[in-house]
Amino acid sequence: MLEMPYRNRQIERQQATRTEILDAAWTLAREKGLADLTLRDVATRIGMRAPSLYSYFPSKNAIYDAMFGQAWTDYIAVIDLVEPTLPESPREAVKQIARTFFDYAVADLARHQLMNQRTIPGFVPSPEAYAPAVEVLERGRTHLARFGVAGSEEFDLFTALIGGLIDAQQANDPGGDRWSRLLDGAMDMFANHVGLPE
Amino acid sequence: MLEMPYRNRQIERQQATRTEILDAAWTLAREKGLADLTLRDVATRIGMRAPSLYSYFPSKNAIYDAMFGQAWTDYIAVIDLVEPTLPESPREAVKQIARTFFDYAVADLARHQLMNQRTIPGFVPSPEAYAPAVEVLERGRTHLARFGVAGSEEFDLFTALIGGLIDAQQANDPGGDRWSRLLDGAMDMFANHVGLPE
DNA sequence: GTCTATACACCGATAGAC
DNA sequence: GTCTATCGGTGTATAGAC
Repeated sequence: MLEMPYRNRQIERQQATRTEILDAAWTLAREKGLADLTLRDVATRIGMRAPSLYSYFPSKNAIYDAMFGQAWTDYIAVIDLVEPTLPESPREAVKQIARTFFDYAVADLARHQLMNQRTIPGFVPSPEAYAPAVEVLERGRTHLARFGVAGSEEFDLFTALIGGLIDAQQANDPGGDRWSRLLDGAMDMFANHVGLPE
Repeated sequence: MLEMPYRNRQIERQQATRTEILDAAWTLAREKGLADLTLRDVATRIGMRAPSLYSYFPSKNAIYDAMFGQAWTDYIAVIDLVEPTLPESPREAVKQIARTFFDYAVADLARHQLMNQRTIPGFVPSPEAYAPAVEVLERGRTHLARFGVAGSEEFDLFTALIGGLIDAQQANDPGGDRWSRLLDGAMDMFANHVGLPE
């Protein structure tokens, strides 16, 4: 039986290049728009030709897929930071959960489009890339259940409400705060609706 | 001075062909997806070659633009039908306004993407095509003001709430009713929030 | 194993003949 | 007004150089 080396430099190198590709893709997506990303641009930025990318990703959509997973995984890291600081008041905690997600979405248009919209024709996230998104949802659902918001319908309304405010903000007042200012009031409305204490 | 003819058969023919092109575009958009529309397909469907379309529309986005205007103009016709039947109760009227828009959006995915989402990279509706969309908004704003919901913030929340439910329905349960079932309850929540009578 | 050159099929758009 | 031909662009497949 072959002895396994403690490190596999081959795989490490491969992973490093994958990361380099994704970093270049994020930069270009923010510069020129998510949909205007081209493999030739990504490759040129890291000193390669377009076909070389196929040694690291099987398709352009696979790059989008990895970026999708990255974005949601990064958000889990944000949650991990925020969760210990959640207020004890259910109502205030709900506001902070909503605010955290809202701000993360609004802070990066390209990332928001990839995470929450279907702006790339034909792109459908793979189950693996979607897993962290599911975890985010589940953790939100658990928090609300802890506050007594146990119904799945209430949680569906919660997500739709936040998503609607985010989309309106990004579409109609990008960079502004016309809908951002409404978030806390909307959460109070929701809290009253589901009977959270004042 | 030249005498104007009562009819201009040239322009009438041109208009008829434009309509033919748009009809073919709608059919193909519903069949193969809005973003997967190609000029070659549209042209073939009406017995033309792709470059001939440029005699009627200056670009592919101009076709999307005309479709955008059509969709919103058609919705105005829907409003005109519904408005005389609005309940006297403000709360019930708000529900019906929301339900009408929700159902119109959910009934046709391609149309909804064009009207309410930015799913076509680089497409921005022209002011002329956007005009009927503005009229729809203004008429909604007028209705709500008539019910005592005069604040622009309240109306912004109203639109974001409906839009959020529509997007959630289309994205996560297309063809189903998981979020559609929540619409009336959401409107009661909103009505309580803005103080509409029971 | 990595990367490249080449090529293919398709796209929106343009030029010019008829 | 409609065509053919073509341009520059895209994502992607493949063969082969190193």
